[in-house]
Amino acid sequence: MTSLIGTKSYFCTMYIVNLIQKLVKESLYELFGKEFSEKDFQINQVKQDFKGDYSVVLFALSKKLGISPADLGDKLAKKLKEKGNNYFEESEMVKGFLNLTISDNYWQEVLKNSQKENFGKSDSTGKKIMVEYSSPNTNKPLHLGHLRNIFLGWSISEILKFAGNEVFKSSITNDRGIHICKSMLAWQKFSNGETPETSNKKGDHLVGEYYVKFNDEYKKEINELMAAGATEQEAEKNSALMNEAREMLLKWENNDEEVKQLWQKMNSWVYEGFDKTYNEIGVSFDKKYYESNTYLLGKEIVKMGLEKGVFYKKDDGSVWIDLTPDGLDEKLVLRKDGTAVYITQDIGLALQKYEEYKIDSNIYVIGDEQNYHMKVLKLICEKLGIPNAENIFHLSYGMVELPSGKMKSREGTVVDADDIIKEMYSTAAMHTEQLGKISGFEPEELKELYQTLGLGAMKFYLLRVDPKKKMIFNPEESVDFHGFTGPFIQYTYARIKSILRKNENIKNLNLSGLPLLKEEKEILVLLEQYPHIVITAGAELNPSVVANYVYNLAKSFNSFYAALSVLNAESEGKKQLRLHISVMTANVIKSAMKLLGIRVPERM
RNA sequence: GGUCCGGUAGCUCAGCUGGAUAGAGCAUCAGCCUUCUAAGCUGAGGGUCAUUGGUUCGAAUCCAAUCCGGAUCACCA
Repeated sequence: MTSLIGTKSYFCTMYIVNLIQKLVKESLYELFGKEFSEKDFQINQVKQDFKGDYSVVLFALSKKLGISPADLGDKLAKKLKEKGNNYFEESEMVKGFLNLTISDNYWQEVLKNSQKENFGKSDSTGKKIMVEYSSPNTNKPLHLGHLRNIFLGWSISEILKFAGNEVFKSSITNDRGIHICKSMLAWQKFSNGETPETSNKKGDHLVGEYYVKFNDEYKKEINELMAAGATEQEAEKNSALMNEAREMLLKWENNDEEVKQLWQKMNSWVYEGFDKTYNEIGVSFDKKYYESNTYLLGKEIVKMGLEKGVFYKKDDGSVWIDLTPDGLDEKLVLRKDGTAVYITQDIGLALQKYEEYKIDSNIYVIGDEQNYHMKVLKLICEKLGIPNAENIFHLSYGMVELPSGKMKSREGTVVDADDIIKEMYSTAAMHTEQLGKISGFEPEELKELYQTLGLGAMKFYLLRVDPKKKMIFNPEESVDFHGFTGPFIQYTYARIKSILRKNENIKNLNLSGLPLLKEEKEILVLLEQYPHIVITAGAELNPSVVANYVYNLAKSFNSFYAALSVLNAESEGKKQLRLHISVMTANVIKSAMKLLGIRVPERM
């Protein structure tokens, strides 16, 4: 598992599991005079149908101590009760499990202590972390795959912030290279000077069209050449179009004025388009890096690495690193003509990030097809002695596929980001209108609601799955607003707010001593886990931990809501208790959803 | 071929630092709106946790082998 600097400790104050661990260790020492660590025994949540909240699993301990589980459980239970500050109300041995019932008193204290703002936020770790995500090319618009990347990057940044770190969000834009020249060339040849203004098209889409156009024309030319008798290889080599693109790249590298101007113009269209999309989905960056600035970086470092003996030079002048002792291959870091390759600039940028921000940790949100590359990058940075290189982490995520298979631009099956966003909005509008809940909404409010719901549905859909797994994007399923979805959780929040609007005089909680009902306690148990959940999600670089958690919380609240009345509770004490549970649930839902980059509506 | 990742209900996914009877959602079926928003709740059916061995008091979880799917092993980025 990733152990991330600054979040390596799973210990939370006010977390009953930590408390149980501590008390069990102390008890064991007092009973048997032996030191144990929390790894020697497990604390589990008690399963449904059993009595109790958390259990101590005794098998391993009983073996080590040479005592029967029953005997051990008996002694431990007594000791825990004695030390437990009245937190342990009851305990029961079932097979090898010591099931502890935590007193209602504790759960009500949780409620009291968690009323403060920012419940779940960790104290500052003093660590600085950079998260790099969304690394688009400037030759086509963003698609569904980018969205998974962007949402993951945004969410993990927010999670790490909440876990007490200072976080810098960054992106690297691939704004140079042959693929960029392709769209430039096609525009030059076929556009008649079309611009986003004259065509009324979004800049990134316009440029993307010319990238496609290039490939179409290129294919046509290849086919013609082959029809005239050329082999495929010859055709590719002799393609006038491709040669022109290569020429353009050379001109670009030689700072040809005209090419640079065209490049700047078209890239600015693309950035305008990207910014619109970023803005729409509510993400931003603290720092944007551009490959046109970084692609020459790293050469100096290669020199240094040569002197240090980290790299070696082959006869032809190319520079390599031998990673076979680490189980990898030999890897080129500088071409024989002295130009940088992909990894050269990445090394350079890694150092630059450190120098600019003095980061303790450097996280890259990149698809899993680059697992090998990232492994190599980290190793090289470590060998070069770039500070904190051991804290380079790759948040690797699987590809987004469609039920019909992979998205292929050639077959036109790529799901465009802007399209899918729009579709989500109209789905949200459709559902809302069908349910007839729009009375009393101003048009502006409605628009905002549809955006909140549509984006909520999409973000949740993409974030609820473990990042490292590839995922299937099922268009039908993604517009479903029932069950394990963003809108389900948003709806739960809106329901709570509706109750709270009807009752604004919430009194200070009086620890009433009234016995907690099953539905009440279930929520409190979940709420108590929130700080720990955030830390776990951060340490594992996995926002789906938060998504699953907040879904379970919402589900529990809905059961509670159906079974018990808040405003017409059986007593004033119960009413106040439930109001407090409701407030806190709403707070945690809002907070957790924010960590996922999702807003919650007051009404829906 | 080497390395890495995945395979859990019809579908999409949790659970994987070993623990009790493997959980959700969707879909199917049966109930629940004169009481705080039914985008909700309650219940039913649905499983060879890819296969086979091993470790263990105990394996979906750890190990090994095999099968299936994917990624990667560029003087591309």
